[in-house]
Amino acid sequence: MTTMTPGARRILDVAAELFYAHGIHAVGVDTIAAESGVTKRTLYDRFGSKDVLVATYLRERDERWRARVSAAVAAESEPARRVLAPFAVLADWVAEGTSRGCAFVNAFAEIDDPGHPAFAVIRDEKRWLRDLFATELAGAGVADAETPARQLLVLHEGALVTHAVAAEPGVPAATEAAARLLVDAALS
Amino acid sequence: MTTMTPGARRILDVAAELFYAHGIHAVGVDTIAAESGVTKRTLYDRFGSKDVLVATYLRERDERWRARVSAAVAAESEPARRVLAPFAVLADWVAEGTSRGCAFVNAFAEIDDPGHPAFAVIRDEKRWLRDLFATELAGAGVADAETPARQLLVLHEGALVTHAVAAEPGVPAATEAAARLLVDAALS
DNA sequence: CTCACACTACACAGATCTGTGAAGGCAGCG
DNA sequence: CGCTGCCTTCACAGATCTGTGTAGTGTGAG
Repeated sequence: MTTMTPGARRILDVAAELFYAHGIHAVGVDTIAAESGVTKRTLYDRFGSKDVLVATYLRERDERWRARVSAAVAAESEPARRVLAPFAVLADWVAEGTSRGCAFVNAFAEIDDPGHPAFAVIRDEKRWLRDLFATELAGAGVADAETPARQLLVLHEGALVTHAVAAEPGVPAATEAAARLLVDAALS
Repeated sequence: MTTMTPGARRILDVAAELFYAHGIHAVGVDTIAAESGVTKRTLYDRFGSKDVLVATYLRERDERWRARVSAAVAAESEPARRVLAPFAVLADWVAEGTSRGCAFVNAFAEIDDPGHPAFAVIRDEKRWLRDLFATELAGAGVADAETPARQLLVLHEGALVTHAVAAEPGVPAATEAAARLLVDAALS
């Protein structure tokens, strides 16, 4: 998947946009193919099935998100700021504009089969972030980082969902403040 | 909608279960009708369209949830415990078993049209909880309850999502602890 | 007895869904 | 030149989707 044919690249970009905007079941392969300027045959030659296309869409999104968060964490040196870096990324991201919530949560809502190729991708995305919180909390000197790491994950997921669903302004700011509070409490 | 024919009642019960378990788009009206022991004609005679059925499903779920939370709040007298009551309900609910996350968030993931009859139901469900937090915080003596109310809403939504998607144990407990912390901070 | 109502039976419309089969064009590369 | 890889065209299969039209059965209330 490192190299991708031009057609496959366009298909994946279009699929990513449509899946996120309208949901997975609501977008058919015919639409994706047409919008990509590609025949349906090409889509199936490249990806094999819609399920695989969905999984690939989520995997790529996951990779980009991890890269962005990792970079933000690495850019900070003070331990407490490193822990909170994902919340800064989140705030920047929702400020960029059209947020329809978390793509992984949304996909989870539409996938009931644990055997679906996207299922593990979704679960692992969350666990990665929880582990990142745990690592950074430990690095900041927190002895038992498990509970605070979970709390930060909960806060992070909640912020994305609430911002989108409740169309509530000020969620990112309130969330960052809450995260700071939880980190301070864990440090003392 | 207060009174409902026996057929309609069965249809709505079946639809609620299937929509929550498999997603809205994944469940067809034929399946719902068959599973309810009812013809498709009856379904359309009672509800008019699938969209209305979906909205009705969410509205009823909303009503039941509000009743349950309201009762839990009313059962507490100490202000701080009243604020935290929704988190106790949430913990009880996920302990009951099969949680596939928040039905409203899941529905939101599948509905892109703001004109959909279920759209307002979803948004209002979240705002109701935020307002409940704000009211109870004010009752506990918090001057500016807006930000802490948002924080508690974020925490609440995050707990539901994280428990289901990350299949993370201990989320309800960690969330309750976090909520207590945020309330204490708001009170001081 | 009559009328409204809940519901059944069943066919059908028209669209859309995922996925496949067969044949061929075209470019780059050995 | 011949091969491989990317892609097109087009037809088609078979299922499933939401929604409707028509006709008729059974029941309880006035």
